[in-house]
Amino acid sequence: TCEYAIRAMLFIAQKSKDGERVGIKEIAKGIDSPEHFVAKILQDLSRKNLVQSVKGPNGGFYHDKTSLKYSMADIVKIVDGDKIFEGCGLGLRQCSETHPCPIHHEFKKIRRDIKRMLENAKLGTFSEELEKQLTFLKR
Amino acid sequence: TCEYAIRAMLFIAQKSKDGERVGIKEIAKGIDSPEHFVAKILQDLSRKNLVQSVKGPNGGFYHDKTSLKYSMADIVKIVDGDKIFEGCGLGLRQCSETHPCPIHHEFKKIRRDIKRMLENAKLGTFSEELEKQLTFLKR
DNA sequence: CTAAAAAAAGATAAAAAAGTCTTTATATCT
DNA sequence: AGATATAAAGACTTTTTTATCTTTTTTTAG
Repeated sequence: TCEYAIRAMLFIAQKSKDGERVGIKEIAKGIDSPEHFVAKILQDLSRKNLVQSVKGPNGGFYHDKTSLKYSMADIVKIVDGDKIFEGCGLGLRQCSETHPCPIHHEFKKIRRDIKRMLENAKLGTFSEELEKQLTFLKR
Repeated sequence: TCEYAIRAMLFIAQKSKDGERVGIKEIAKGIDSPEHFVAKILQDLSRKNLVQSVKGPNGGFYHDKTSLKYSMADIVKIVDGDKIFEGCGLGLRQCSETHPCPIHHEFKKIRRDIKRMLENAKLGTFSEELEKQLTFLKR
């Protein structure tokens, strides 16, 4: 789900230069994923204002300048919550600094790196390489 | 599932010093997890020789010296396959060095770190701190 | 040799996640 | 104002994952 979310958002970011709107069908095709399912995910993100949407003819999804500054971390948080950023590597609820699981300290570093990576991955910065087909979004 | 697997294996490693056997009930209690479910996971690992088992009275699970050298990475591979070590960050099948997804290169580093971490986490090295209650396995 | 203890295996059930279909609300254009 | 295009919402279905229950097989102890 989260992967769909990120891919859809990147697709919108790329296609909705200068306020243009992208329909859900185009998005679904563009990232080769189930239309209604992706629609739901985007509705979620739209409620939380990570993406904008307009109904009716010529409607669709787009990013305003603010939402282009959102990162993959923001998307992940909304879709999956922050268990990835917070949770214990062995799934233990009581795991903490003072009451750690065996891999607590090692896992902490990895979580931190993942977090950093996703926080630095702003939506706005991927359009160019997608445009030039240096990267892609279809499965 | 994978978390149960690792926790069960750590528990066995700790309890089965000098060839002693640990029953599935004790394991399930020890890691506070569903007995039959954990049993199945261990049967899997047992078939692949990551843990030893003996049926009948006084039977149970234990680790021989070889299996204490296995790492969490080995467990993960058997339980979840190697998608974690190989898979694309956005779930794209066609993603590769030459045909990368937008986060391919960043994600590669993280995957490598996770792999290293899990490979270095040998089952045999956690017993002492568990014994001293410096770390724990219950949820 | 028998009884009991334990893992192994198989069948079933419950819960969660993923996906689809249908209807509704809203905006746009003529 | 009416028709149409589109996202939004809700109901439903399917698949996958997780968990439980039952039966079987193996081993040991007496």
